[in-house]
Amino acid sequence: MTRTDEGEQTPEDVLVALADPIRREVLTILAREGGATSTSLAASLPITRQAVAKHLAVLDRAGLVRAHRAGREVRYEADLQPLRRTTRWMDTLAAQWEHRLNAIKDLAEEATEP
Amino acid sequence: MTRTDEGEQTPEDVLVALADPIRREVLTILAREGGATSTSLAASLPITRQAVAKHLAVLDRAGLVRAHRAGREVRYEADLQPLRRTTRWMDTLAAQWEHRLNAIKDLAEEATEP
DNA sequence: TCCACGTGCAACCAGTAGGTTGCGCATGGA
DNA sequence: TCCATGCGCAACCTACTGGTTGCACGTGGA
Repeated sequence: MTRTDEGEQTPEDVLVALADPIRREVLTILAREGGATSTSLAASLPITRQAVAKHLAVLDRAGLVRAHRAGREVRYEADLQPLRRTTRWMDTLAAQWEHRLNAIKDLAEEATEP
Repeated sequence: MTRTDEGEQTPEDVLVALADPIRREVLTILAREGGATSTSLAASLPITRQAVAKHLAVLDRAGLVRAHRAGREVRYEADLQPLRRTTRWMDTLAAQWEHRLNAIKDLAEEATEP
C-alpha cells in the first residue's frame, strides 16, 4: 500500500498526474473496470508492473486513486473528487486572469477615445 | 519569435504548461501587466532571461501566450482561450469516468439486493 | 555613426521522470 | 506443507526538464 492517507492533494499534483497519457489511460481503465491491481493494469498497458506502480504512486499523491488491500492483492479504485476540485480551481484562475485583462483593455480604450 | 503559428495546442500541452508554478506566475504577471518581455519577466522572477524564454516556449506550445515583435523587443501576451477549452475537456473526462463508475455501482447493488 | 540594449542560439550541468531487471517476502490454495 | 502468485524494494539506465553561462546579431537612439 502506498500512502492514501491524503497528505495535501494540491491542484498542482492533479495537473502533474493528468499530464501523462498513460496515467489518464490508467484512470480510464479504473473507471471502466471499477478497480484493478498493478498486475492486471500492466497486462492492459505496454509497460511493466513496476512502471505501473510508479504511475499509481503519482495518482495516489494527487488523491485520484485509493488503494485497498484484499488478501495478497492490492486493488486500486479511482476517486474523481480531486479532479472536480481542480477544474473548479482552474476556472477560478482563468476568471481572475481574464478579469485583469479586461480591466486593462478598458483602460486602453478609455485612453484612446476620451 | 518562437512559433505562435499554433501547431496543435492539445489539452495535454496546456496541462503540462500549467503544472509548473513559475509558468503560472508568468501568466499571472502577463494578465496583471497586460503583456511583458522575457527581460522584464526575468526581473520579476528568481531566474534568468534564458530560463524565462524556455518557459515562454512551453506556454507558446500550449497556445497560452502570443508573441508580438515591437521594434527590438518581443512582447508576450496571455491568451486564455486554450485554458477554457481545457477545463471543458477535463469536465467531459470527469463526467465520462463518473458515468462508468456509477454504472458499475448500480450493477453491484442490483446483484446484492435482487 | 556608434554604442547599448534586447534577443536568439548553443553548450553545458544537475536532478528528476519513466522505464527496466532482479530479488526477497508473504499469503492463499492445492 | 509447499509452491505459485502478487507485491515491494533497490539498483540501474536513458532522456528530458529546468537552470546556468557565454557569445553573436540586429536595431533604436544619442
